[in-house]
Amino acid sequence: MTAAVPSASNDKRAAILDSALFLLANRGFHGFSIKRLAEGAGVAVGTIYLYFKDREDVINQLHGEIIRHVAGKVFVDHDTSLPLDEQYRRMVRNLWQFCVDNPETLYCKSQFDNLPPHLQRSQREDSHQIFEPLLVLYAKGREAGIIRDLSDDVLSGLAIEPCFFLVRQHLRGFIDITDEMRDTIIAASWRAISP
Amino acid sequence: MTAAVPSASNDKRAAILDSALFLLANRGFHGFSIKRLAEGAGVAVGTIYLYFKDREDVINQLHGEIIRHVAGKVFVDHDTSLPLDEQYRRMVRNLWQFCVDNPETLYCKSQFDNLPPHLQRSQREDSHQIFEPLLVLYAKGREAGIIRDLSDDVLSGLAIEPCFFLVRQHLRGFIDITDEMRDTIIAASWRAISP
Amino acid sequence: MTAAVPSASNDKRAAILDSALFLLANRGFHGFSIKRLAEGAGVAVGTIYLYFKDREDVINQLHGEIIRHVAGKVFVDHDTSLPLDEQYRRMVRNLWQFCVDNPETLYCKSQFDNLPPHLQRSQREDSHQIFEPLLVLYAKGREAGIIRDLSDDVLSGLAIEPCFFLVRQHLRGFIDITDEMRDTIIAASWRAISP
Amino acid sequence: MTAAVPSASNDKRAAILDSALFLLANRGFHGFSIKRLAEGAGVAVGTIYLYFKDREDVINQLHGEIIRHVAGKVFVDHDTSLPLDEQYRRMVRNLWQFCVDNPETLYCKSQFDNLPPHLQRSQREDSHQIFEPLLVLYAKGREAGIIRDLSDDVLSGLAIEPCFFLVRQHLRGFIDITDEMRDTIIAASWRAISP
DNA sequence: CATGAATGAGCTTTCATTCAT
DNA sequence: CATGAATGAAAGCTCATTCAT
Repeated sequence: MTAAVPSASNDKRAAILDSALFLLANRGFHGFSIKRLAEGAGVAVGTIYLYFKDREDVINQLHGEIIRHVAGKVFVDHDTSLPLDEQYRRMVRNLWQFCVDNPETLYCKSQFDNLPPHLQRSQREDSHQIFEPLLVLYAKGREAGIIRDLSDDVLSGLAIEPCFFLVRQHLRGFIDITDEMRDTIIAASWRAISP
Repeated sequence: MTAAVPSASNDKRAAILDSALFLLANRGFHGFSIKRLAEGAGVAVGTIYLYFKDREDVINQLHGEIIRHVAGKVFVDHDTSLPLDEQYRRMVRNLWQFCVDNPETLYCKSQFDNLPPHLQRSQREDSHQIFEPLLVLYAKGREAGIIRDLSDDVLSGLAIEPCFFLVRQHLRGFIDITDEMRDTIIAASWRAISP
Repeated sequence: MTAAVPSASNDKRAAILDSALFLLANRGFHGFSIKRLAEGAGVAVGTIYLYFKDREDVINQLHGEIIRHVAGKVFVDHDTSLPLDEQYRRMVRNLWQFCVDNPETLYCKSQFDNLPPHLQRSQREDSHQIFEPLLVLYAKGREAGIIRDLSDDVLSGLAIEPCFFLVRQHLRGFIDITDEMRDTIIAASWRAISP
Repeated sequence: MTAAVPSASNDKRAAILDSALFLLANRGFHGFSIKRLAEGAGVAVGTIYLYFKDREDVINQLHGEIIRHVAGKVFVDHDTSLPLDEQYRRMVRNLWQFCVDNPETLYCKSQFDNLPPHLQRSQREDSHQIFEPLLVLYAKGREAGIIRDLSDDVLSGLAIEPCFFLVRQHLRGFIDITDEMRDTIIAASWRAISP
């Protein structure tokens, strides 16, 4: 996987972003302090500022990494020759698995998505580019009449968001979801956008 | 002391909670400072501590108020003699309308729901009690075979959460939802939990 | 002298400005830290920010106080009915005495006056207003032909600045100036601007 | 090691001192950071510490260079066979010209001269040695009765300092001084120390 | 010699909480 | 009950200095 040379530089930067992921997931924006960030990364406070402009920059770059990371996993076995519902099933199962494997990333994402309007980041464009295959799927589905004629955002709200929500509840231990239930849920989410 | 009359005391307490709602919705937990809270409520800083133990307590009590407020509106025209799908449609439309009428309450709720695990409040029990009519509906639906055999939480995740999510996106101006689309969405959310 | 009620508020503010004067005079801008400022004033760090917007504001207000303080002393026995050279002698002797009595104020002033161009404050206008009687004296002297026909600034540079410089050297212990020498110096400074 | 040849070593040292001059003149002690110093000199941060013990040492050595530089220019056409007032006129005109040609050096000097007592450098001895011809002139003048019987320091304070001050004001754009005015000012400064 | 990544003490500023009035 | 001046811990960030390369 990690093909590039893991230079010392990248090690520190990566350690800081790892620490940031952990911190944001577990303590939220409020608990995300530079001191804790440095401790978690095993570096001095000043070192943070060699790799990032300021606190804001750490958070922004973390957001970018998260988006790239998740997209890389979700479309790993994407195959446009399959039936649309099967494509959808694969994507969401990958997404689900990714969340289970990387709960901290999931928690971070929901922190970003629920920032108050004031602080909202310009994340939507990034997400759109990254999740393009899903948008293509929506378009084809609408054309073929097997997906309801609703906008991309509404479709995602009906289909993908419930999955995000339920994994989160699952990972938090609020509800228990077996593999079988997971498939039922994914099927249900597909049904929500079927005509 | 006197139970019935809304005393001056209660006025101050209510003013503080109102200010808290506004602040949390618009500035997030980060911008939620006692000084701003006092300013918004038109009281002195010290006064906050006469009605609440500390910052945390204000937030916790705000959460309770929100839950009670929303429940009061959602079940206002609840009628168990109607068909289940019609009962569901009424509830969700009320919920939708409530969110549109009280966007700040909605923003606050999503702030609470997405707190990192560390800070998570014991909100789930409250919610359960408050939304009891919805749970009853689920139970009847499962029994009658017109709602999938999934746990209450999963059903809510598939049906209610998408609605919350989409109103939020709508109110934030990310997507535009007409009244007609709203009904389509509510119908779709029902379909997601239909067998 | 101090007619106004010395309210508690003013006490703190005055204590902070006193501490600022001492600090700036003895440690310079570099040694002027908020922590030391608070220590010197006998207040907590946060208290500074109740009376001043920020570090910059403390320094600006200190500058204003200094200007007002010195002007108040220099023209205390100003009498336009006296001959110009006697008026001049009085002013400069008062100025000299003021510097001897308030060495820290003098040190501060020279810190302000020698800031690098980048940070220069808009102090010249203030000074002009405050030292108006001196400017009037210059004007009359030029008209009467007993002061050289040079601009106000040049006259001050030739006459007043040497006095400032020499008191400073004196107070620093670099040179020793007796009262008699002082009068000789003042006379010499008048001669520098005589035709 | 090798004394005569201006080795590469000396180049670096000179570059650092040049950068220091620029920095101190334009940003003051506050803006004088090692990082900026290195950038300006085109060397790495660590290199500074090969040529200087620490920040303080750079500043001290800069001070020495400045004194030497100015002295070298002031006495370039010094001629003890000329009348004393002509000797004086030459020196001060050279000094004036030097300041006009090297405003940054002038700004630096005034920074040094107005340091708070705490940080004062042992500069006075240096100055004395360097400006020896001026001191000789004072001595001869006092003996001949054409310069007032005041100490060297006082004479400099009355005669030289006003010139420094006025060039500084001129270079800062606060006042405009023509060549003719300059000569008038120099004449006035001589008159201040004439009996 | 020369580098610049790494350090951590120290800076300015904010803010939850207290308490004398 | 109500106030708001006062506090000091903790935040984000800078920078002189060191040292492995």
